[in-house]
Amino acid sequence: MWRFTGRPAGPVATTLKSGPWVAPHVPAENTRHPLAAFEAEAGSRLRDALEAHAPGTEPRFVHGVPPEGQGEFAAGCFPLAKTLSAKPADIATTLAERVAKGLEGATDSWVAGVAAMGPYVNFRIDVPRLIAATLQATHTHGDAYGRLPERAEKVILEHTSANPNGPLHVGRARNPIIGDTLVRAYRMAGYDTEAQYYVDDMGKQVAILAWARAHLDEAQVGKLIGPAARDKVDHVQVRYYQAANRLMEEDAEVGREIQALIHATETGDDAALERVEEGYADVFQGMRDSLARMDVTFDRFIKESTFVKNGDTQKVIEGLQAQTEVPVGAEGEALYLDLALKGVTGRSTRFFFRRSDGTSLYATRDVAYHLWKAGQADRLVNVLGEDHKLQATQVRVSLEMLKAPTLPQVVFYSFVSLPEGKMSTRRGRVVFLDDLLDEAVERAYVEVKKRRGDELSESEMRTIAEHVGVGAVRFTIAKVQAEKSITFKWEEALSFDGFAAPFIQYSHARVAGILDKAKAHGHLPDPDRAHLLVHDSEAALAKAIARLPVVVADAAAKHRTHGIADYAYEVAQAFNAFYRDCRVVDAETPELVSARLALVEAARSALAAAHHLLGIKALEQM
RNA sequence: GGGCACGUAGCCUAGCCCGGAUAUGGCGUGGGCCUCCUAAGCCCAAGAUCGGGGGUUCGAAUCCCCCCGUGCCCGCCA
Repeated sequence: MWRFTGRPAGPVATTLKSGPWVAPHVPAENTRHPLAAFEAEAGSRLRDALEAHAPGTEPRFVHGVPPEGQGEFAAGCFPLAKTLSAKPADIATTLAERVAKGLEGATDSWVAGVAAMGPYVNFRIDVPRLIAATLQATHTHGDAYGRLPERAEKVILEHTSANPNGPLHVGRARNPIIGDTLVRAYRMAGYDTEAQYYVDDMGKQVAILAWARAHLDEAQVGKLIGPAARDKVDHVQVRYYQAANRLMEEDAEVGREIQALIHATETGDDAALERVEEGYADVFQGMRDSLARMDVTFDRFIKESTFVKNGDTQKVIEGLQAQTEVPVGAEGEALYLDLALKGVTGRSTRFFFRRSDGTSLYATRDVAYHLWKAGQADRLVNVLGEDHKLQATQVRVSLEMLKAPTLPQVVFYSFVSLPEGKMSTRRGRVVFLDDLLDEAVERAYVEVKKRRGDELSESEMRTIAEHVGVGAVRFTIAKVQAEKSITFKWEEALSFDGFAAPFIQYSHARVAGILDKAKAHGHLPDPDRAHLLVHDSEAALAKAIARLPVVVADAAAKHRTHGIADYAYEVAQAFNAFYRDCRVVDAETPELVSARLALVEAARSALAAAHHLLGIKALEQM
């Protein structure tokens, strides 16, 4: 099934990604961030040089990372060419000379060297100092390495919020994975973060399920729908929902009963809501079990009905009716906002927020939910499918009109489709998340058995396979930008090679293997011997480790998960190069052993943090 | 019809916000590496009109305009 030979070349012991290293909120003075300190100093020295050369000139440079071997921070002088009427290359030469002069005799500098290369001024970091600082930071903070200083800012991150009427399918699986990864990023970035799941306990979907569970038995459902695909409660009970959908079409009385239940829930009728909850509770538990298997959990489940029962929804209706920014239209007793003035276009620009029977609509209640959230958090983040874009606009505009103190920032993800087209439960064209996880775990089991079958026990292999399989699924989603549409293909989703979770986990297992062996030999890590680490692969690994805080800050600030996946790969790759080049436990001297052990320990910290951010299990062996 | 998003080697993908040094990785393909801390690894090679066309600029994958393709949306559904 898989082949593990003939792989293409990887890059040489890479060091740093292109682009600016330092996100604005990583405090440079924080000793946990040597790269930030270095960049800040380089920038400051460059500005001083410019000021000395041409006083009053606005210091505008293009920042980046130089090619391999030419330093760690680059400043392109193009933007200065016009104002100084000089060639960028000449400016670079002049500035580099001045910076070099300023560095003479400087103590306590992060900058080890500066050189002009064409139109660029390239700065080299003091590598021994970087390594030393990194080993100190990781040795001191251990598993907390990468955690940014706490900030007094509360974040509510809402994600998944799938209707509790059937098993999760992979079309929506991006939501919990992206959402949970962002929750982890926010927490590590120092925010007080609450993960919320908004439970749609009103309306058609859950009413149908509840009616079915109350009126149908297994025999009837089995006859109409057939046997369940698997013995898991959400898969078993979704058939009731499917059966009721069919019955509704044939039997008008069934439709009327369900309609009555829907109406009752939407008026906030307690008895009806209770019946509905009894109907979906088991299915919902099944869905949460699937999420928990991927290590996705929530701090709070907020029921949609809350905001009908407490009157908030009615207040929203009244508030929208009273606002004067856009025209309020009526069709009978039903009310809508014409959002043409707010940039909404298309066949209809109308946003209905009240039905003719006086009840609310989903979006209206969502406005109430968001007002409530805005009252208790400084920042709101939602992860939504791209099909919710219009609704999100309606909610945002409404919140603005109602003077909400905080507006949600929305991360939209595109759909996962199948090669044969859009996923459709109705047409039986779906891949369930449970099936994907099972298949991934099964394939992982085959692999681990093939490699370690005669060394590990059955239960050890099962455990490893579970973590490798589930991790692979999470990683596959997390590594791609949310906006990209995905066509689901089994071969790709289950690829364990290259830029994939097992590569990361394997590196961690190697690290663990070395630490185990060192322990057995009685070696201890010593970060104070950092000066003994002079190999390029050691420096490259330390640089990768040092970048973690930047990655954490960036992921939270930009709401992007793929940067974390890239980073995990980068550290794993750097570690593999180090592993290739440098022996640890049997290094030449005991001092070098302890120095390298400190580096391995540092790598473990960075890899463990990356695993944690991605929600994948850091394995001791595989 | 209108809006939003996406389009980078056979396939997947980074870079796009904030224009600059030979466009990032992976899969697959062709070679090579296990007396040595796990070869789920490492090394080398081939592979790119950055969807197309205009424009701005000293310089465009990146900014602007037009077009093409794909997805999503335009319900008193959620």
